[in-house]
Amino acid sequence: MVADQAPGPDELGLPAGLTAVPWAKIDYKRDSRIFGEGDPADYVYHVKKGAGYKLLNDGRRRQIGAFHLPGDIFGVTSEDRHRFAAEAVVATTLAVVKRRILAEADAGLTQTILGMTARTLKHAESHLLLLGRQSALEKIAAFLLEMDKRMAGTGAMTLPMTRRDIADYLGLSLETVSRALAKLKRQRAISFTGNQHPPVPRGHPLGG
Amino acid sequence: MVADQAPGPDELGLPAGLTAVPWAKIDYKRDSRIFGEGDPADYVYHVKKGAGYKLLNDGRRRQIGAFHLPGDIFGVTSEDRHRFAAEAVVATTLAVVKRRILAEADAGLTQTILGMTARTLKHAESHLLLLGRQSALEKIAAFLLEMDKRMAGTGAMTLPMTRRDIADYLGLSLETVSRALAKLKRQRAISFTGNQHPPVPRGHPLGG
DNA sequence: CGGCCAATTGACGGCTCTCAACTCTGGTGG
DNA sequence: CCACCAGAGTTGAGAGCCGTCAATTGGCCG
Repeated sequence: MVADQAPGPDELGLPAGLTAVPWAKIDYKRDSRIFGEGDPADYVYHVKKGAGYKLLNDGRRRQIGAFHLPGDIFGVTSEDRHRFAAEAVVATTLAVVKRRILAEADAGLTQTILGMTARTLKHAESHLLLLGRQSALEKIAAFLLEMDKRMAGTGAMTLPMTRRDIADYLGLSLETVSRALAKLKRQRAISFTGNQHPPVPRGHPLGG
Repeated sequence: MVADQAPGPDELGLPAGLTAVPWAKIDYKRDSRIFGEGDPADYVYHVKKGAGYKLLNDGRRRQIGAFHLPGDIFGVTSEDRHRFAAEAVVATTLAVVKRRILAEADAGLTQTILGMTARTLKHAESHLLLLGRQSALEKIAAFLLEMDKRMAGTGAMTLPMTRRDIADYLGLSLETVSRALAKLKRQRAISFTGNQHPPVPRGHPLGG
């Protein structure tokens, strides 16, 4: 990984108190580990480019808890070690800062952490609903809508993650993900463009 | 519901700062609502007897996010309204206090709220893993172990909730819950006693 | 070109849901 | 007191969704 001093992230709505500190830019290759389960939670991360995911691990099966997209902050916790691992979905650039530095710069850090934890909890709770009570097709549809909303909201987007990642996020097999996407495509709810490797869903997912 | 001044809950590990305030005891009948989705989050609740659950609702299907057992505190949020409803599983006694009173008594309230939110998040994340990647039998086994651990840890317990509640917590149908329990019983991993209405699993669930 | 990986697609089986019948307990009212 | 009903639970039959196994395609890279 390539470290590099930078003035700090500019745009992308950082909470107050997080903008006044010097962030370092770090590049991660696809599939590389950002931090592991049990690692000291000394840093806070801000996605500038690419995407990462949070891996809930029970040792046997992969379960992705969340995707981190450009603009997202992750790695924030009230404990001193990470409970879960984070990895880069694709080549990713993160802005990184020491948590201790933040603590010095942000008098209301506890408040800031609480806000982020609450937001994470909110996402986890809506994901519970998805995992527990939705069919494969509904999961895929909800996933596309979530990504569309978070990435641009324009109705066209490039999904950085593989089918396997999507499957592990939604609690499905990768084949089922593929079939569900094919079905939506047949129904003209979505369409793909491009001959790149990770196919690119485009058009308004589900017409809504 | 019957309200009644009380000196405040004693035992059951309340976080510091929550013990010095006057709690009111309130009784709830089975199936009654404690608070609804969107209600002002003016109170914090502490389970003294009985059990409640948190209902994640997408309008179509029931998904229970958590069970609140004696000793648990719930209703804590960093927002000003509840995102989800809470109901009484059985006849339940709660200790209740105004959040505003707490704020006056607990200088480090934000820290306290953060701790509880973090704990809730932890539970939600492990539940994600359960919902996404486990078979019906594994879900039931995990559920019994969780309840055993939280209720007494003695290997014998009385489950206050119905099969339907368990099903809605685990993302299963109530018939599947019933069948999975029957299977564990046949395998002598658990046994039932009692002729009460809600049958009572007893013995070490899954042998450990 | 050949190997590799992501993705797609088909075949098949099984787990779980749905529908349904039945039991048991408790409560209510004649 | 007992008949009746309602609700919780159990169990069976059948269907369907989804997971697993497998073969194939296509792009990328050494």
